[in-house]
Formats: sequence, C-alpha cells, structure tokens
Amino acid sequence: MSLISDRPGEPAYFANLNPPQRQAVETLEGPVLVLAGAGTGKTRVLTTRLGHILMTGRAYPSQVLAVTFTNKAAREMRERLERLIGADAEGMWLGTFHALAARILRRHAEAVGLKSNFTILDTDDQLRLVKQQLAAEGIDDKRSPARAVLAVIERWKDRGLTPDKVDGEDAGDLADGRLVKLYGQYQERLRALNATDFGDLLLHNLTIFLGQPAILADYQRKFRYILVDEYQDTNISQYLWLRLLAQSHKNICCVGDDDQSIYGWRGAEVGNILRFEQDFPGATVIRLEQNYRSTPEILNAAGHLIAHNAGRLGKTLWTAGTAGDKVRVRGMWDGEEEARWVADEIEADQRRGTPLSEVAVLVRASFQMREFEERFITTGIPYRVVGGPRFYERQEIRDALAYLRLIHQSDDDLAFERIVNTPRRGIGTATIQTLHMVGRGQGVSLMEAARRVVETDELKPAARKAVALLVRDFDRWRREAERLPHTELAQVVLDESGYTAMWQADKTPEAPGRLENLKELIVGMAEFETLAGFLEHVSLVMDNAIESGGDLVTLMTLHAAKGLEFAHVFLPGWEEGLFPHQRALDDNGQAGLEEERRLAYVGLTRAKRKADVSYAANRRMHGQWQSALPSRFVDELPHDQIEAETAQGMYGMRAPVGRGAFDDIETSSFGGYRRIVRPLPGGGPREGLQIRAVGGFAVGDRVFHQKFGTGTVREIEDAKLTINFDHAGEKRVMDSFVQKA
DNA sequence: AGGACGGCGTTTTTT
DNA sequence: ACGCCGTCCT
Repeated sequence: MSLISDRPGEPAYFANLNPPQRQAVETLEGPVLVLAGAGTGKTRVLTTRLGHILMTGRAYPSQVLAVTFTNKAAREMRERLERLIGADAEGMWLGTFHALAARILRRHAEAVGLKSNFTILDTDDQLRLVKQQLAAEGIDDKRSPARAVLAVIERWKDRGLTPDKVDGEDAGDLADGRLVKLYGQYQERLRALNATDFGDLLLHNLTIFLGQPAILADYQRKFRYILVDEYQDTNISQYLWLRLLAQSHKNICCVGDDDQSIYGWRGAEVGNILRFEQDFPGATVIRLEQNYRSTPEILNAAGHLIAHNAGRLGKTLWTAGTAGDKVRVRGMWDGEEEARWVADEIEADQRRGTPLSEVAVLVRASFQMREFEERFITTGIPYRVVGGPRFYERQEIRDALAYLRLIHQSDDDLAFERIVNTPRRGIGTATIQTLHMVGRGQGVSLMEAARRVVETDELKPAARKAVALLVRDFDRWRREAERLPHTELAQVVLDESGYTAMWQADKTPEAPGRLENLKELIVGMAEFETLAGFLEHVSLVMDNAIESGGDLVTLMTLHAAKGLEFAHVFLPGWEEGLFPHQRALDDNGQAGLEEERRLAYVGLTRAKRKADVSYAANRRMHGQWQSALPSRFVDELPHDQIEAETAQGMYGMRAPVGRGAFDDIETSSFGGYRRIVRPLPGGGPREGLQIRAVGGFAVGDRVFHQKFGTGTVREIEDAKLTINFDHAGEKRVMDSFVQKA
C-alpha cells in the first residue's frame, strides 16, 4: 500500500478515519485527551497518530514515548505500527509503564542506591520479605497479615509516597501503628538486596527526576511526543511520572475511557482522567463516540446503564449500523439452570453457524466458572478459560528462575532462600538461621555469609560440608555463565543442582508436567541474547504467551474481557451481592458501586451482536445455598428496550423487568444515581444500598420456601433470614423468597 | 522431614 | 464446602 493517497499531499493513512479520529491524529502540539469509547477505533487512532508523528519527521523514533499498561497492548501497538510504516518505528520507546521505568532506572540506579543489575521481585518474594519483617518486629501476623501490610505499602507506592512522605494515620490499626516504620525497613531491605518491587520502578524514577533535575531535563528534551494508552487505569505515581516528563513541551496525548475504569482496587485513579483539563491547561478534548462494534440495542442498554454513574465525563456512543436483537435478560432458579440455559443457547449458536470463538461467557468472580465448565464438559462444548495461574508463577519455574537470579546477582537473598534446600541437600532451618545471623552481623548477603561460614567451625560438619558444596557449585556456575550460552547454562544448573532429578524422582501426577514446563522455560530463553535480558523479560512480562487457536467458547472474568469483543456475550450472575459484589460496596461504598457499574458496562460493550444477561435466585456459595435478588443493574437497563424472560417456577421472584419491576419500591434520585429506599418494619431507611424486603418476619414464624419447604425462622439479619427447615436443615435465605406458612 | 490437623478465607489482576 | 497454609507432632 502506498503511503501517498489519490489526493496529493494527503497521506494514505488518513483514509478511513472519521473526523474526530482524524482530529485526534492531527492535533500533535499541546495536551490532548482522547475520550475513546468502547469500540470506537482507539487502537487505529493511537497507531496512526504515532505513524503520523514519525512520517512527517516531527521526531525520530527515539524521541517518542508511547506507554501502555500491558505487554499485550504494547505488542499490538508495535505490530500495527510496523504494518503501517514498517521499520521506521524501530528505536521508539514503546512499552509498559514498568518496562520503560525499569529501562530508565537501570541507567540511573546508583542515584537511588541500587546497582544496575537490580532484581525485580515478584509477589512471592515481597510477601516473604514482609513476613520476615513481621517476625523480626514481633508483630502478630494473624492480626496483621503480610498480605494486608503489603497491600497498604503498595497503595502508598501507587500514590507516589516514599516512607518519609507517608502520614501514619491511614495505616489503620495494622501492625500496631508501626506500619510506616515497617515500610521504611522494607525499602531498606530491598536496597540491601539490590532489588525493587513493581511500585519502586515508578517511585525511584520519581525520586531521581525530582532529586536530579538535570536527568529529568534530559528526558524532557529527549521525549518530544508522549502518548499514553488506557489513561483511566493510571495511578498517581504514573500520573506524576508522565506530568514530569511532559512538563516542558506538554505534547502529551492521553487516550482512555473513564467509563471503563475498573482497576481502582489496585490503585488506579479514575480522577486522573477526570482532572485532565485542570492538570494540563489548554488541553484539547476529543470524543470518539462513533462505535463500530455493537448493535444500537447493545449500545443503548450499555449507555442507559452507565448513565447511572455520577462521576463521569460523559459520552454517548452511537452507531451507523442497523438494528439487531434486543438485549435479553433472563431470571433463573439457580446457577445450575443458568449454566444449562447458557449451554443450550451456545448450541443454538453453533447450529446457526456462529463460530464458538465468537462466543464468550463473562463472569464477575472466577468461582462462577466451575458451573459453566461442568456444563460445557457434559454437553461437549469446547471451551477455554482465560486467566488462572500463569507460566512464570508455577513453582518449578520460580525455583529454576531463583537459581538463575542467584547466579546473575548473588545479593538476591530471596532467591537464595528459595533454593538453598531445594532439592534437599541437608541445609535445614538451623543452618539457614546461622547464615542469617552471620549475614546480618557482617552486613553481607546470604551467599557471602555462606562463603565465610564454611571457613569457620560455626556449623556442624555435615551442614558445613553441604553449604561448602552449594557455594562451590554457584561459584562454578557463575564462571560458566561467562562462557556458556544462557540456555546451556540453565540446563547445566538444573541438572547439576539435582533439581531436574528431584522432579524425576517425584511420583505425583504433576511431576511430568513440571519437567515439561522446565524444558519449555529453556526453549523460551533462547529468544533472548543474554541472561540479564531474559530475567528482565520474566519479571516484567509475566505473559501467557500461548493464544490457543481452536474454535472454542471463551470463559473468563469481566476484568479479563476488557478490550476484547465477541459476537455473542453471556453475562450471568447479575445478582445483588455478587454483581455488584458485596465487598466492593462494603469497602468502597458509592465509588465501589460505580466501579462495579463500569464493569457491567465493559461486559455489555464487549458484544457485537447479542448480549444475554441472566441472574439466578439461588446459588451455592461457600458451601451454602444463598438466595439473592436480581442485580440493581438489571433494573438500570432500559426496560422498554430489552427482552425479559423469567423461567418457570420462579415463585417469589420479582416480576420480570419491563413489566413493572421495582414498581412497588420507592425510588429517588441521589446525586445522579438511583438509591433504593424501603421502609423497614422497625425504623426508617438505613444507610447502605441494600434492597429491603417486603413484609416483616419474626423469629419463630413458620415459613414456606419453594425449594426447601417449610421451616421456622431462627434469626433475622436485615433481609437475610436463618431458617431451620424441617427437611433441608438450617439455611440462610433472603426473605423475599419465603412466605408465611 | 514429612504428614496430620486445625483454622481461615473465599472479587477482580498487571507489572 | 473446600482448599490452602501454617503449625505441631511424630
């Protein structure tokens, strides 16, 4: 394809852009916010804009910074850009926030007390570190679990807060008020290990930029154009990083969709996108609202739903496409019936010739997947599950990597601890304790401590011999690393350490698979030139690279579905408590609810032609049958434009939407969203968003439940009744599902 | 050093 | 209900 179009002076890549898309491509100077609704051609705009910058000679590739959130997005952007302009894109700084920050940090590591070969820790390592700290500080790890401590530290890092900037107030009662101190110690430990965690990559960049203006100025000059994808997912650190880099020329273009911000729980700050015009005065805001993906019915349903959110910039998606099917909503008796129904519908799709790869089931929580998998297996519907444990998170892979990390960087105590006695080589806890003492006492790493200890008689002869052997092995491997290609080195290390033999001797059913994975690891290493390059890849690119090709139904969480599209999308489990999830409501109130609603919006907008929402009255959760009401999101769909059905035998179910659902419930508008208020038997409306049940039950009442029969009310907690059923035993049910007997 | 038992949590996930 | 993790006991 020629880059010159029929119209002289008009590059061919402008063809097929609609006016706002074209404006987004051509507005190169100054801050630009592109509000790109779902399915509005965002990726095309991003790549064309990059191509335009390069092809018009406004900057060399090395002067363009293009930031994405995931490796997948970075890869796609690079591929599409290369398709557009070929090799001219080489040398561009295109990558994830973390990869780019790591690249910068390796150049200036000494500025924050690190060596440039620092290790990037994974969650396992971080947790181990925090646990050690809690133990050392004598903090009860029952009351202050390492997970929770780490979560608070990470949220601080997300907000760009170093230990000296944290105010201890928001630590709660975690760690007996010593959390800030713990954070400081944690950072010191990382430095001693010559390691960072993910948050540090950005945080250290900020420290360097703010502490060494000359370095910042270099990067400000270097990156003449900055492009950011999925801006609604950035956290405060990332925002600050971008703002510093863009400060002088302000040629920053952020693309995102506030309505698709679904990662607040891991530090993303939807406020970044909402505040863009204040943060970057004079910004051009461009809305991409023409949707090329979905039918008007789907867009309508999604638009009506998301309009219930208060905090949004506002966008209305439209399509030039022709009418399709209405979005369907179906109420089911239980999760099993729901799964059966979905499977039946998928078989109907199959008969109509819809490829299964165009069908997806999107769930709120992964436990919902089990029921669908079971049904798909019994029905013989081929499916794939997206998500789940990833290659680099497997035990055997982490072990193998620990060996390689330790060869590469012998200060890596966490790697040392991981493999010091794996396979068993007679180095027990007592010996490791001694190594720790020596290491701490002399201010050296465990590997160095081990080396020194074998020269003394601090250890029993057997242990001393084992440690000496280990040190000798690592010394040898480190020497061999100089001359052997890293794939061969890995092979040698796994064999000589006895690690391979350990799994060969293992007779559990998983063992052969683990050996396979180790082989795969070594094959994967071949793509990299150096061990360092490979390790960087592993820590930053924890991808599931394998995209299976077959014609399979996709089963995944709503979160995992962002950015994808399918002809037919099933959205099961739209029940209060599950979706919106109770925890989101409890932990984050109104903001939590709005994020759940955005998640529903993301789900709906994945559908190209058909969307099927469903809810079940009863569901087995945590081993108990739980009853639930249809999600409030069901009621937030445009009643007159959806097709609602309720399965037979739904006694006690609310009337199907579209025919007066919630007609008996008083509703009122509260700050732009609907709040459902219901008079309680013993008092006025209470805080919270629960839907209250009709009719007061009292302890001791005899009641009837469609599924469990008759029973006696034992306990009442809000709308939840604990009932002792005559035959089914004690169950907790929503009061709307029982009637007085 | 390895198994048994008890306690707890059980939304979403990238880098 | 269930699985995972940590501890304790052998």
